[in-house]
Amino acid sequence: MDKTKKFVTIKDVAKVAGVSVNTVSRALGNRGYVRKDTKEKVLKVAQELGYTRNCAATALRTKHSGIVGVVVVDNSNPFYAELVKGIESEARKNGYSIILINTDRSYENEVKAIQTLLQRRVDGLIICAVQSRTDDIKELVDKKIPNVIVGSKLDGIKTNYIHSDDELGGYIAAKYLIETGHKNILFLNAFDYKYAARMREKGVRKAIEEVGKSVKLTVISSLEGFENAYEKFKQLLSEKIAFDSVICYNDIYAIAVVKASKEFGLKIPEDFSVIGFDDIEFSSVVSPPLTTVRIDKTVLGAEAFRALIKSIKEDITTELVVPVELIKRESVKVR
Amino acid sequence: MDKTKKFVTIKDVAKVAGVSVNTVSRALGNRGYVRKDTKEKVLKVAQELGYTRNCAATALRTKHSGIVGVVVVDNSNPFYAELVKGIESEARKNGYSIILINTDRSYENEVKAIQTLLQRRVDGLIICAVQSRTDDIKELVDKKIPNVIVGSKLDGIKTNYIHSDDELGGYIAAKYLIETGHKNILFLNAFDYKYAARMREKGVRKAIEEVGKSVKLTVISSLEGFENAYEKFKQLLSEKIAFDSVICYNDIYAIAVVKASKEFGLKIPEDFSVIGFDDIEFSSVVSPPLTTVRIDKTVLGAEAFRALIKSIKEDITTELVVPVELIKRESVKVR
DNA sequence: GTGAAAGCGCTAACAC
DNA sequence: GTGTTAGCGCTTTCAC
Repeated sequence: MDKTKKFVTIKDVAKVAGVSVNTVSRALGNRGYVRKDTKEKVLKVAQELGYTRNCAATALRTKHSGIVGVVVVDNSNPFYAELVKGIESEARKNGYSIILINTDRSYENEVKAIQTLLQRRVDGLIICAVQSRTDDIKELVDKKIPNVIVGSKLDGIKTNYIHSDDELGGYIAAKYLIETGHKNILFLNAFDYKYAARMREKGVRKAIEEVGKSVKLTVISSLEGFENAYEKFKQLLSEKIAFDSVICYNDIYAIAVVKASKEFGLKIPEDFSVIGFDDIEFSSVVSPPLTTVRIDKTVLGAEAFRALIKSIKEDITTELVVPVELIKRESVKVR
Repeated sequence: MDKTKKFVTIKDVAKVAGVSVNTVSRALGNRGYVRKDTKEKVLKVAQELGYTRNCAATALRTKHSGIVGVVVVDNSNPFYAELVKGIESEARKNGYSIILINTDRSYENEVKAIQTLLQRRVDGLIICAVQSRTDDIKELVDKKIPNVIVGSKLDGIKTNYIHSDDELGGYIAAKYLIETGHKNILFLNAFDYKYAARMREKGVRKAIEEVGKSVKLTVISSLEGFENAYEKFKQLLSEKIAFDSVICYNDIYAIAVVKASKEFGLKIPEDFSVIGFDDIEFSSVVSPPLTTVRIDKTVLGAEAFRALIKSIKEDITTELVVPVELIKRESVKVR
């Protein structure tokens, strides 16, 4: 560890360029009045000396870090991976950086993540809330820290929300199954403390209610993750529960269903149909390719960032519902 | 935007606690001499006032930001997604945060990413280099900024490297095919400016040379991404090139091969065998489940972080080769 | 053990 | 148009 001075400062630049630090600051920041040739000289000297701005100092002075905090459950989950990609890309375009923190589905970790991000004085936060508890988000909102919640709406908390049209998604999925002659739908849902789980179920029920008692619905709730969905579905199969189609809370569950079915010698869509949710990249590549309710996760991310910036710069509150789309592939039997 | 003072400072805490800022600083930082009851009082007041440390100020003063920069090609690619997860998790355990930047395979973006990270005065960088050019990394190393390169070794640049045992991986893949009676291997490789591509090919060739002229190898180089691999492999199929097995640079290509084969009515492993590389999560779930050379990406990430910390704190240079393992599933025909 | 004072690198008033 | 000065919030000598 050499303790030699590592970075050139504006003071160094000022000395060499023969001007004051202030002038350097304005020249470098394209701000205030600087004569054209003075500016050019400063820029040239800065370049030659290898000047690299110190954002920590700027942040301290301006109370503006140019960093946004991104809190997700698990960045390796394809849904969040693409979401983060959308956020990062939009942030970068706007001169911001992102600090990424995973919560691993733990509320305690979410609390810590927010705390960390506040200490780092991020300009705002984009959060995919774990939703098992929401006090931390409430507190954040009360503190008036700019934030946007992605993928859910939280009861009694007024803030920026970006999420997909989950109710419509559930509705079009169920409706499609009904239209293609399915009579006995199994809905594999997540924990119902999740907003999306409640809304998707609501949409599914709506579609079924529209056709009266002719279609039966069974809801299995509280699934979480691939392994859990896989095990639970295998159990359902071994219990010989009757259904001719299954709607899954997300594509991960749908892939678990496909895998379990293969092991039971069941064929999709011959033996039953499957619809997923999200349209993660691999949905088109599994066999059979999954019919699914597509969410544009990159757009979701980009919109989340834009909403955050609006909240930071103009104090505008956004609630945006991103449209969904049914992608018809081969996991649904069309009669 | 209210311009009211948002955060409590140590000065505020000092005033209320009736001590000097210095004492507060030491009490909060568990550093220097503070009497036990003074410390308790300070902590209590800080708590009551809702004090949140300002890392920007600390960073400015101590030249230590507690942030590491992570530069990857694309965080939504499953390989990088898991790698980032490993880095983030280990960083968090050690009180660090990560700033994540994607390069989208562009050298210019890599240059910009590094520049941004330096401005933010990260304590170090973890980089998955695009490798098409390496001057930027060279410069970084010359500047003595702590860094670790993941997934490759760069010619003539002495720094910290963490990568998988690519040559061995190529070797065991080819050897397994040979042992199972394959005589005509097709190797779908990436651009050979990539270290891993060169090493994997070297390993493959080594295994084949060991058995003399009895096994034929065809190498198709310069593939990049799913779509490209998919198109190129379809073209190979339509050209009716002869082979009884294919080794893919990564699982993404292997999945592309599986998809293209299905469209040509070809069955894996009956018509030919396929081996992938990486063992991304979906490899076990595609049909047929992929035989692949497993890399523990989370470990790769965690080790990268540890190497970075060693470099920062003790100025120790690490070069770690993470072992690989052949995962035998069903995409290889065992005679 | 605790406090006073200086200063990290930068920007924002305010002179001139 | 440019320079001087103060200070963002914190840590670090150095007295006492």
